Amino acid sequence: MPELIEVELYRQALDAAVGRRISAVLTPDPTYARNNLSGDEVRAALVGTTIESTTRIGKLAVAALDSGHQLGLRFGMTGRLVVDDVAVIDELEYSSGRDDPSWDRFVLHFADGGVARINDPRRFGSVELDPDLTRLGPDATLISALALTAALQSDRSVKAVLLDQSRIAGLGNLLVDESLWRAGIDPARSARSLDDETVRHLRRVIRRTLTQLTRRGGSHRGDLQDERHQGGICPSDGASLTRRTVAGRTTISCPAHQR
DNA sequence: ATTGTGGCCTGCCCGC
DNA sequence: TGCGGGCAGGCCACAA
Repeated sequence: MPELIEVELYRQALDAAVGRRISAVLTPDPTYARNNLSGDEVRAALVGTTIESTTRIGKLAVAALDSGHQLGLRFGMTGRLVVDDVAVIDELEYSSGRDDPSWDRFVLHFADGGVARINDPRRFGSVELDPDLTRLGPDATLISALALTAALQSDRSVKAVLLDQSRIAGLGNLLVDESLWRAGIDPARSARSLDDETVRHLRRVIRRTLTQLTRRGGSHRGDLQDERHQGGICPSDGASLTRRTVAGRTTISCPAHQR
């Protein structure tokens, strides 16, 4: 997916749908709705309602409907949101730049003739009615030092904790690797072992990284990105980067300056 | 309870 | 040029 940065762009795109009435819902992929909701049930809940506002928590985009219900949108690893045929993001890393209609998994038609759709080749995204927001930790853009310290009280690796959406919402594999690389922290290090000063530093780095990569245009625009391959070199000190699996994910880090 | 692992899906890229 | 293997920005169910 899209990580927090891309989902925020999707949310902004969805803002174009605010005030517009949903006239039809297409669910070409019957498994795309969570909780075993059928296409008929999704349609019944959405058709005739109007989107009143949008929010985002972590990687979840939420549309509030005038019915009082909420529609949650998740984009998995390859999902894109296209509103009125405007794709805010043309290409996702590790996904195709194509916009094949057969990859449309969920389509909202508006009474004014516009369309909002999720195009997702790999089908890891989903839509959900009234998602349980309490299962998400604080959004990474807003997290306080206190909350980050609390989140890191774990014997797991710092990377596993940062990826855990119930502790901190919004960071994915690329953003976590980039942030830990910038902060000089070994991803495999125990989360609990970070002292207060390191946690404060990490928080600043995460927020700065999010701001900066947003300006650059996406989670894949990190300084580490071009070296995420076999034989990659640390852009900071020239050391050979380490490639391994941490927290079940491919992890790139610098053995020289990440401790 | 907490934590790690496998699996879900499909497209793309690299090397033979 | 064609083909197969490996890989992928996420998240859930499941087992220990």
